[in-house]
Amino acid sequence: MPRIIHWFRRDLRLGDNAALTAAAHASGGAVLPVFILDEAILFGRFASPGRTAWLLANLRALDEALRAHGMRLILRRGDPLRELLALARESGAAGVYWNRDYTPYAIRRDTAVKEALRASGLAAHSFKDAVIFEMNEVLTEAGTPYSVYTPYARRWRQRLAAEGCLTYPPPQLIPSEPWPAGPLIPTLGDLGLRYDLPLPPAGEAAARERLAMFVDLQRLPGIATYAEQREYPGSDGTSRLSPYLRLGALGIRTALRAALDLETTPATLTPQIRDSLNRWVGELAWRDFYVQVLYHFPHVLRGAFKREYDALEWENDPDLLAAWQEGRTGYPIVDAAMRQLRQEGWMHNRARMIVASFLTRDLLVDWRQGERHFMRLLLDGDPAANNGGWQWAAGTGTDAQPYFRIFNPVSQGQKFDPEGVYVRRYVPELATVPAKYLHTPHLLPQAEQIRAGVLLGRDYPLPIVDHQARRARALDVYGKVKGKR
DNA sequence: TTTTGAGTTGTTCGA
DNA sequence: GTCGAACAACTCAAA
Repeated sequence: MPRIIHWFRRDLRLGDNAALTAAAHASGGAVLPVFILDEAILFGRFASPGRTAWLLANLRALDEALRAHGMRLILRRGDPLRELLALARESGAAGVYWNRDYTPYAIRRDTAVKEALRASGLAAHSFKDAVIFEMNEVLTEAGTPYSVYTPYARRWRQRLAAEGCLTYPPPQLIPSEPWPAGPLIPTLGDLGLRYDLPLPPAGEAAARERLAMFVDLQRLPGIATYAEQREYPGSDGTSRLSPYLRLGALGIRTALRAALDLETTPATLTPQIRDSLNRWVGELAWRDFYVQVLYHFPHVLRGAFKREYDALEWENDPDLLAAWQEGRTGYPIVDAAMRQLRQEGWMHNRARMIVASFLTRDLLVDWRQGERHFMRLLLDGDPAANNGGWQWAAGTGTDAQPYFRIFNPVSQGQKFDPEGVYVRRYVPELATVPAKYLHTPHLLPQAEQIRAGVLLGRDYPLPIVDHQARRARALDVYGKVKGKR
């Protein structure tokens, strides 16, 4: 049987991989696994040294996993089309298989690749793998794409109930002769990049381990308490799977399957657990939702989903933006979150909402500045989800109720970090401040400042803006574009 | 075609 | 301290 090239992109795993499974079937296991380092991804608009480091770590893990099958990952650098054609010619492969990606850039690239391969007499097949349901699988009665989450999710669940969610068993791969070895996976330094922060354990095995830990009903916090604990940034109450899902070290079907399996073991199902499972599955639906929004409304990468909001009069004060980025706004929950992002390449979801509201409403900085900053630093940074989240927070997105959503950074802190666990962890200069003042350190009396060893304005900044005043200003600015079309 | 119900995650105010 | 209502109107999706 002829060899088939499997083109790895954001599906860096062997198990539950749609295109790889198909390639193994079509080739009798004689798959040539290839990854192509594309300059556009390394240095393009949303490039990120951290995410590149994370990519390289996961490529190394994938190469390790392939060695167990007597294979190696073939690594090429350059233009995907040229590299694939060259590799097919050198290897005598009959075709190329890959899993679909849905950003405008990826669609353009893949369409060109598919046409060129077929013009050269090669097979070219793409597969659904990165989402549960893709672009046109969840549509309204009228056949149009959804732009509101709740009805989308209802239909998504209907379809899931009807179709179920099957994972692919590990494919049978047979070691081909040691051809072609290709260059080793480069280090970050080889690419002229630098990233000094620790990364999570990379690879499919680590991803499955993290999933297993999360869905263990005995382990708390975990999926059993997800609905409640997910709200507290100081708690490890979320799955922390996003960096793995980003590169496909974990497959989305595998993740969903794990939750669905728990639903079908009723012996342990309490209302709390059922609620938590629903909630978490709902988050996976959100992920599909935003992929689908970006596919059908690609203009969101340039401007507001609701175009009238392109007229918002941002102030874009560079000093305020810098203070936000560096975590010195004088609002402890905001600063803790922004420092977590810088230190870990990850931020808790509740915190993402708080800092996004603060940037767009309190500071009146264009949400695209926040979007870019997040893409630069987040290991899980994904164009669709990140854009959707920012537009939601900025009130320019698919959600209908932007006016109700100016977060008060003090009450958010008091509500979701009451003891200050999160703030104390990431803003150590406030570690000794009593809980009562932790989210309002500027109200700390002089005597208590001395007792706590923190002088406000010196050791920790005073608030850079007055929330009440800025809230009023934001309502004003947003009011100007309201209803304009 | 028209009508109807609903819209992730909030805040503030006044009783 | 707690609770319900107002916030402003609009668009979406389905019946």
